[in-house]
Amino acid sequence: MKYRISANVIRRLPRYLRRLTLMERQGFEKTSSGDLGARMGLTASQIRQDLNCFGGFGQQGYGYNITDLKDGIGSILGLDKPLTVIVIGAGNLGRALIANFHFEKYGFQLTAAFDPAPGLAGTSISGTPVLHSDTLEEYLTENRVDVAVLTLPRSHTLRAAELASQKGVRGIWNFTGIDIDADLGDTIVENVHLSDSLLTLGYYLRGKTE
Amino acid sequence: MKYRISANVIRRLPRYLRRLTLMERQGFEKTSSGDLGARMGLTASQIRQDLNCFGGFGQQGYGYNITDLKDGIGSILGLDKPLTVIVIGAGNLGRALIANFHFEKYGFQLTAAFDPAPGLAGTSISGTPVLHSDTLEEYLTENRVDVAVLTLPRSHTLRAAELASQKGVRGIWNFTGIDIDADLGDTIVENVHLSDSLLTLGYYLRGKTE
DNA sequence: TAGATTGTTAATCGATTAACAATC
DNA sequence: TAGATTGTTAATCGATTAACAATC
Repeated sequence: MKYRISANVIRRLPRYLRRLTLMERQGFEKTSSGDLGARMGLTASQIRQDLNCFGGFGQQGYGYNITDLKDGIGSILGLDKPLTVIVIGAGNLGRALIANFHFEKYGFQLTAAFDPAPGLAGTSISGTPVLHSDTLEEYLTENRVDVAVLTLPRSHTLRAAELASQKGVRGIWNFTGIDIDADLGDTIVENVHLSDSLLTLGYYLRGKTE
Repeated sequence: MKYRISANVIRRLPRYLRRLTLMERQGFEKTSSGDLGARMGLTASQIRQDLNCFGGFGQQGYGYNITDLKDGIGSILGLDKPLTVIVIGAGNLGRALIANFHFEKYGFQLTAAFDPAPGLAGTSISGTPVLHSDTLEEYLTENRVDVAVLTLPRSHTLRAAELASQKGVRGIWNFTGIDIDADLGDTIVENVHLSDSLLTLGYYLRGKTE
């Protein structure tokens, strides 16, 4: 890649992927920047600019083949090179992700979950084994884990993140609602703040009434 | 408000609120655009620009009083004027939100949850009553509901959104993973796509190896 | 070929950063 | 008062949009 691609573009890629997957399922074979833009609420220009960050997916005078474009974007996002994931904390949210979130669909392989509850260790949730938290460090030593999902109580967040980072986990998907600011070296943190999303919705809702 | 405030600014407000709440809890009384910027990874200029969209919170030569600023931003986000919320679909994710997400902390009041499972109707989750889905329409007729949280199967998404919108629900917080594109009139939809977040993390992780 | 649509360069727009007078 | 820091205007930077030659 010649130059750094902006975060704005990267964050649009999943949306493109989603829309193209839908269109493919609906039986469409081709699209164009104009057509796709109309469906997604983007300008044709922007779509062509975005796609051209990664080289020519289209054909002049024709447009884009949906399957090819979908696969191309999927490949940029790495769907074809799975990373391993563990879930730390099997409470409501952890279980919801284990049971309902299709990690494999997005290029991730969920290998285990960890929880300190005595009753949980040794069980499995939707096929994913739940291990006792005490065995986490050992597990990380013996297994390659690329991403740790944090769905544990706030008070344990930092400790878990540091342990994971030290043991070679390179990505943290953090649902605890507190920001992980600490320097974790090479480890990249993606903080998910559901409250940000709801607060934003609330702002616009209240604005409409006034 | 004289002019329209950009979405970028609005989406930073929850972050300011979070950081200021933390600083207040840590016992700090004052801050400045420079100090706050260093903590949050933003420039002092940007913080002053953002805050001045809403009028002068600061005092020249002094900076900002943390509690005042926090309350001011909280008020802009409407924390002091609660909106009512229901959760539609009490599966894993719905239950996780009901039990763990502090709606009241963000200016929302959770009044009920709905689910079609025979065993659930009549029970309650962390104090929130669970009602049968068949009673949803009647409930919406008789009660003011500002926001509906959608945590039900994908196939039911659009129907639920349309019903809610018709019955006067003005905001939809959609966790189903499919986009709600349909025209719902005045109803504002906030689509939460957890996969977007994970895919973005994956992109950056894979990029570091190559 | 003629029409369509891309890839790409140029123009515009908006957001961020810098600068500085006002003032606590 | 002198120092600090805001509020606000100006400059810069980057992202989006428009335009158009290339070409299928």
